Amino acid sequence: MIPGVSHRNSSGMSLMSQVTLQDVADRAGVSLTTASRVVSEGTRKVGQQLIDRVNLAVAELGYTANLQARAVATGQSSTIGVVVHDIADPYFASIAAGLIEVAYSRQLLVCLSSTSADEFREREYVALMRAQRARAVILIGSRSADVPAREGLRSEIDAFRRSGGRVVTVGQDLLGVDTIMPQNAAGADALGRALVTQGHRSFAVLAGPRGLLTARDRLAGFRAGLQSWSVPLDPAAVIYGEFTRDGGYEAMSTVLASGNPLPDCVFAVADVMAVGALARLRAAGLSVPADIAVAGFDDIVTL
Amino acid sequence: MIPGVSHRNSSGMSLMSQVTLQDVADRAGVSLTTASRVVSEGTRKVGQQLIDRVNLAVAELGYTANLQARAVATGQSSTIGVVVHDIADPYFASIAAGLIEVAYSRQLLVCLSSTSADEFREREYVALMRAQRARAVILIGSRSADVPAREGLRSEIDAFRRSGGRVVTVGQDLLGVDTIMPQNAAGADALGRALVTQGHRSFAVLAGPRGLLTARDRLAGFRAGLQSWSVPLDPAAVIYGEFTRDGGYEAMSTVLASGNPLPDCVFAVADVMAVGALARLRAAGLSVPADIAVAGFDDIVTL
DNA sequence: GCAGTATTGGCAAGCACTTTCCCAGATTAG
DNA sequence: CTAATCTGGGAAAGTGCTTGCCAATACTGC
Repeated sequence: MIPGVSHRNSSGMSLMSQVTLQDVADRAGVSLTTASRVVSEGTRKVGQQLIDRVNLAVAELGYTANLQARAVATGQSSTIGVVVHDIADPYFASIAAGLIEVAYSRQLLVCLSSTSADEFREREYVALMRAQRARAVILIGSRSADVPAREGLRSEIDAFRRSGGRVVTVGQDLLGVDTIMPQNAAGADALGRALVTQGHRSFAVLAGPRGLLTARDRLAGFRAGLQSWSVPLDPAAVIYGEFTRDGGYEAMSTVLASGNPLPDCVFAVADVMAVGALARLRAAGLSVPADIAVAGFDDIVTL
Repeated sequence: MIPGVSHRNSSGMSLMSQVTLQDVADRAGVSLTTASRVVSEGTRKVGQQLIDRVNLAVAELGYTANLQARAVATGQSSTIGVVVHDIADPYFASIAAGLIEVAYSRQLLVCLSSTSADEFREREYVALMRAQRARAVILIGSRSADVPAREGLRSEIDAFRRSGGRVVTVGQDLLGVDTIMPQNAAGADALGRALVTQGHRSFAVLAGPRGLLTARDRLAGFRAGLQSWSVPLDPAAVIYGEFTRDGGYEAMSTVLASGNPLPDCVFAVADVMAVGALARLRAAGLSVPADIAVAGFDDIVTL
């Protein structure tokens, strides 16, 4: 594309070399200062003639500012860290998509991590973001009931904030930061009531991991919802499992294998689990909703 | 957590301040050089006593190395850029999940972009990665038939490589870089044959966007597959649309609204489109596969 | 006891930028 | 016609880190 990438090495074509602002300044015959003022578009004015000269040199040399160096000099980076439990889960993927879109419109760089809900790994990532001097970190996903692990994360978050970063979480407000809290209990309660209203009387719940607070809240809310219509929920009909499609598949298998009569309706505490359950039912030759109803929680777009 | 975050400002608790390596060195009573050697774990040896002193200071001060500064000093960053068409699409999301996992195991930082298959935006992002001095960029997703737009991207990629970055693409080999090429034509061909073998004779194809090469290849392959069994594919039964769930939904609507007799089988050139088609069929009260068969392409896990 | 060789600490010069401060010249006001 | 005010350019001092080089000390073998 652009000729004359560098005047430093003339040997061969593929020797890498970064064009620096000094190169641009030299070529334009201006000082480094002036070149910097032109490319970084600050408040300081530069004569039109020099502006043109610098821009020409930039184009000729194919110069691109080194953002890292700029970040060091200014003490301001423009990356934000996003950590989700599992980016392959459509729930997280769609949140990430939204974040990336917003970040794009604000000229921010998104660094993504997928941690399998491992609080230790989340902690590591926050530390990494601190090392990167990221502007902000967004932690998405339920906290677990594991208090010690959480404390490690929390102290890292504190350190991050103390060094000037902002932190937001989506899930539970357990880390002392601004938090978006989905209405897990209330939503599941409403869903429980609605299902009873629709005529369902016997239920199974695919409940997710025991320690996951989001799953726990949804289960509790659902139970309360049934309670309000005096519909019982047999503890044996609550199957714990992973908060994933495969977890839903497994849990549904357990329900089918239990030998108990099939419930009217299965409530999966996450849509991805519901998807797994649907797959399992289809494999068992059962039809939904004719033979059995399935309800999920979240709002992923699939069927 | 750690006491004494900074000794520079003593006013208030929340005034941000970065602890620098110099602070650590001062506190440990060693030179900046020695402190650097301890924290950056290079080859140079440092006496055990000083190592301990430095590590203590690091802990006391809550120091974390500034990766940006390190990157400037060494000329080596550890970020890699990943650009996908749509992170909310399970196909891309699962690839991204794999990449993130690998990156984690190699201590690399993944910066993700979701570009809606906009080649201009892809170009912008590659430029951004060049500015970040990223180690590598991975472009995932089909190229389009829009040659001019591609040239812009290509020249940016060239610039990126010339400055020492590596580039890999998944899709078509049109940018002159290492490329992972899915067997679109061959796979669709095989699928077409198999569907005929299963007894299907009349088909509709939800073909994706006209300009998208992946979609185009799959359509061509599918057509060839049918051809090999001398089964015709009515051009009117090829419906173009977006390469998304909604695009599949729309295209399926078009098929249903055409007034023509329903085909035995619908082939969607992407699984996400097949999912949309399934939703549309369900909305129409048709049952799959009893009333009509649906085939997709990719390998996303859903039903 | 001594030349010869590791070892280990630190100075200072980078890395690619930004930004403060100063100064020369041009413009304006009085 | 002089003083006050802009204006635009550049030297130099940061920003936080790494590293080449040198000197001082500690070991080895003879």
